[in-house]
Amino acid sequence: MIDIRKLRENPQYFKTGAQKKVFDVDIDTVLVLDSEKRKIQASIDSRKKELGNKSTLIKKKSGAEKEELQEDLKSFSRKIKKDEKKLRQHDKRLRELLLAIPNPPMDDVPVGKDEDDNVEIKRVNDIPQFSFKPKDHVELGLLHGLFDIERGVKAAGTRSYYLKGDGALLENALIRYALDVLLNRGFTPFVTPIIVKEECMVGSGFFPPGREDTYEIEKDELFLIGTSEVTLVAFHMNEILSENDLPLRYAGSTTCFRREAGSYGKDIRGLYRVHQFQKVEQVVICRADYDEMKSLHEEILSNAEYIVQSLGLCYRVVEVCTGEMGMGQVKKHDIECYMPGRGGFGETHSCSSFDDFQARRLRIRYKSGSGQNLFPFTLNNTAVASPRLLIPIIESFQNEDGSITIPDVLVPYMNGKKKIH
RNA sequence: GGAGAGAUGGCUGAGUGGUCGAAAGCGGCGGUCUUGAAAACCGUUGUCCCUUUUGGGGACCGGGGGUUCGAAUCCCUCUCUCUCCGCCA
Repeated sequence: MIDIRKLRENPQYFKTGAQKKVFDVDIDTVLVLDSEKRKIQASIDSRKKELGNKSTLIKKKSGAEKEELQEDLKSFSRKIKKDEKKLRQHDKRLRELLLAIPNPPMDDVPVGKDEDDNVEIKRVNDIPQFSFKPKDHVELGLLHGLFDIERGVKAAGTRSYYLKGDGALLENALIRYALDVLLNRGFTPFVTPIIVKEECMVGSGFFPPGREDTYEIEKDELFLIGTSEVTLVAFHMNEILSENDLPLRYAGSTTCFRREAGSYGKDIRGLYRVHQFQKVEQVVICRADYDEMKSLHEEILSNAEYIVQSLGLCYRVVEVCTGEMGMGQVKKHDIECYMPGRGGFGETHSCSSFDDFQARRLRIRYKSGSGQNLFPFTLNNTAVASPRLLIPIIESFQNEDGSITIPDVLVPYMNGKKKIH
């Protein structure tokens, strides 16, 4: 949620921000509703004071005088009640509109409309070269029985799969490895709910725009999370934290669900785009300070880079342009790993800063040194997402005989196994 | 799924129509004492909104609706939590 006071002061800033992010919102209507609301509020406030004062007088009066006053106050009170109802409706509508206004991106974010406008800022390790014709992960998976897509589709429909054998082990190895890396870097590990109330989805900024891409359990009015970012941020919903506890570094390990509603026919081959996957996510809650946010953004980005680098993968970091950012993000970098089967880079990690957008929606605050309650800033980044990260690993480390070399850092998590034959 | 109890400030918990934004205790913060700390004692301590801001006003006792001049307190309704029973990894 954006700060309505900032919107009043500088509506143009928010209009430009929405344009840059390619969001269609009616900010002028919000401004009109807001000023009307304050007018109604002021009028109610002063009348309530009057009503309160006169009401206490009644006790002291008696007889005809008392009855007359009561009669007067009756209609006076009715009118206030009526206006209060009006105010509530007004407020509800204002809030709905406000929830749909995107957080303007930071000034230095490249302006663009789609991923072609993202800016590559870094490339690490060479693109793997093969002296033979490399297979893609689907062929390799079939060869070694790492997963079964056909039967996944039989059981659960399109974009579904089973991992099995070394494939299932490899996913677990990756998860455990990522968790250990984050543990060493001061993160608290979490396994969170994956079924949540609407509040959490709205609060973390996925709703309203992401409704279509979310599985809903209609009977219970609950939703399946697409990332543990939702539950880790909502962990402190409606709380007032202590400044001394910040920054909070959380690592969530959960299954994630995405309907992929807007991507029919896109990335249909293999395990790149699936409805259900396993992810270790980093979430940070820090003081309301842009310098601190910036350095933590770099920190969680470098945590993810460390993981892909230590796996020996070729990757690049791109700065995501305004048109590709979500509603709440002010800054975003993606890590894309090279996937030989696609002959190109594919997104495996997404690192975002929100300033106070999520905290406002979730009413998370912290008591600052000066005794003021402030909205903290939030950030998040992937640590590993499987099976997507399995793709570059399987494809990059294949050998001519079809075997797959397991990255050194994962060997201990594979019970010492070094190669998949 | 069946039966019952409850929802009050950071926490525990009192409060059944006006003097209640709300007792008390705990916790937090400040101070006295101490080499330091603890204990003890003293003081202080909710959130949010509006505003012509050294100030003024209003809202909030789970949500919504109602009764009343006046509601934390009475009525209706919804949600949630707890206890017991049933089912169950």
